[in-house]
Amino acid sequence: MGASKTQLFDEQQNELARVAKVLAHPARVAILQYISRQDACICSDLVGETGLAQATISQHLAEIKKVGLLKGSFEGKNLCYCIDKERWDSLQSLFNSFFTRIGAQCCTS
Amino acid sequence: MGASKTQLFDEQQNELARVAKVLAHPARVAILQYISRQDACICSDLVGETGLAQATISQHLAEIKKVGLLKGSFEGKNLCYCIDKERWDSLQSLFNSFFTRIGAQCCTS
DNA sequence: ATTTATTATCGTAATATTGCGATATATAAA
DNA sequence: TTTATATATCGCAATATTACGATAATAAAT
Repeated sequence: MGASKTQLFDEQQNELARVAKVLAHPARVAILQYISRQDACICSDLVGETGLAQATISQHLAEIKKVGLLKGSFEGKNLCYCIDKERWDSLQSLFNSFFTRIGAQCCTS
Repeated sequence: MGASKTQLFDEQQNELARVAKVLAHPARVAILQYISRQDACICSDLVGETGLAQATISQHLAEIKKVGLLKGSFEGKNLCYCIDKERWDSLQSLFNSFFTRIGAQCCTS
């Protein structure tokens, strides 16, 4: 075995897990923070910023893109990414209501 | 290679990633939801609930425990877990301020 | 002490992730 | 069109995760 049995769980559970997975690597957390500070990003900046190789950064960016969190466009020679604010906000809600719902029910002792 | 280079990132980034990793599997999301509904849980219930083997459930519980989200105690024959509310709330804040901070800065276009 | 019921750990196979060098692709400038 | 620069993809090795059967450990009841 070794593959997650996603079919055992409902779509909400899988969606939350899918997004959490993107945040489950410190490089991706750092990348998102950096992009938000710059309101755009250049991959080569991230190489200097993080100390990871260019290929690695590119892969992490692809993971973030997969869940719809990035919008990108070329500006001159550079690819400028920015965070998709609508998607970001909707994921914040998703996490927040997950946390809130469980927090409200769980034992107080 | 293959090991995450956690030393390149700060403690906040690593902590967020560590917690996100726990939420990054639908089984663990489902387990947390179930425990909160029951205000306690029995491992064998989770086997029926999820369709995963007992050993697998036990491993997932261990992952959740590792980040301090579970308090457990024996009640009669059964191990009753419940969610550590203090820890839960602090993680909710962690995620919420992460989302909020980035959301506030990121491009509005 | 033995039995019964429940959870934890061990060992292992399958799969996924991580990281990087090499290379391909794409854009702008010369 | 060639060159320079930036990003994406490929291929591979190392490591981590996932899942489960088998077995050990734990606790209550007999």
